[in-house]
Amino acid sequence: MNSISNLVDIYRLTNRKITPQRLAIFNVLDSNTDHPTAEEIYEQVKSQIGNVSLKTVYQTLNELESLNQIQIIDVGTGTSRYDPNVNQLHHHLVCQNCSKVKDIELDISGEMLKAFSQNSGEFKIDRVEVVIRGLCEVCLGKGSSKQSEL
Amino acid sequence: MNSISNLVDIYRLTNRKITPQRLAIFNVLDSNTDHPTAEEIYEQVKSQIGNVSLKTVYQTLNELESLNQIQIIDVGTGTSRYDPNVNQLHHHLVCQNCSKVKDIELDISGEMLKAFSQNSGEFKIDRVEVVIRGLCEVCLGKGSSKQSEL
DNA sequence: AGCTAATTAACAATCATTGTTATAATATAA
DNA sequence: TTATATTATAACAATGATTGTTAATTAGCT
Repeated sequence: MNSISNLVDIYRLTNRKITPQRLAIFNVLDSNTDHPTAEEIYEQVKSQIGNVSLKTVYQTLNELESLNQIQIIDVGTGTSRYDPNVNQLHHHLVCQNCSKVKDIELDISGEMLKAFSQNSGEFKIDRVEVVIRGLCEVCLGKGSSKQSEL
Repeated sequence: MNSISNLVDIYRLTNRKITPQRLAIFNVLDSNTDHPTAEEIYEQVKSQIGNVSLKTVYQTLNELESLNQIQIIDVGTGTSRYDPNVNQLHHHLVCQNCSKVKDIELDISGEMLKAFSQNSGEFKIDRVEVVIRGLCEVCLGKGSSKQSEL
């Protein structure tokens, strides 16, 4: 995602208005590595500016995605997560216990893409996404009991 | 997934009853490589035995998953898909145009898992899932216009 | 300051999936 | 082969995430 002031420029240039809601959402996403859900972003925005509607959050997030400023990721936890890291190619580690998502940089070109194209038949590859499931550091330390705090 | 007669045995052994609905669902899944949705399975079962409820289909599919007979996959198309291929390690090709899913066998042990564990920090890896997005053979032939027939 | 288009909030609506419960059907034993 | 216990089914309603609708508000320009 671009810097907030760049986002403001982009919004102005595309005839969009800079509202307190949008600024607060930009702020929550800025340098965020937590892969928050819309609900989580909503809560943080609310604590910043008092009132927003969840609809506005969804709208702005979809907007940011279509402007290629964030990535909407669905790792099968039932809720979309929003990732401002779009400049750097990366993949995701998903904790099977707490559902937290972390970025992981993997070079999947060379060797691996060769293997892919050998087996992909007539399929034209656009993008390769790797999801690694397991237990994160925190949950490893705590045994295997269900817990879900951030 | 085991053969239908094996499934029947497993069901009997676990105090489950063999109903026409369940048999029809087994039948639809048997050797199925289409990664159908619950809705699609429901339609096929209905054409076989006349009446089922969608709830029954979901129930049986969840049951089959907990018996390790099928795999529930979520490739971010908004709906779960059901894959009877569980014996053979594989990954998925997802068409960005028609959402069809195909299996692809990839050996991601050796080289690749080494790279993974180098970068995964304290994360304990359980499973690696690769989703390859792009255009399938059919959609490649038809240009890029939206279409969704099977 | 005033105008206009864009934005927001407060709903209702949707889609996939699961919960509830009364009825029906299977398996088993007499 | 029929009675009985138990499981399964169907027909709902309910849920959770996300999107549609619309009237009221606000940002940005003049």
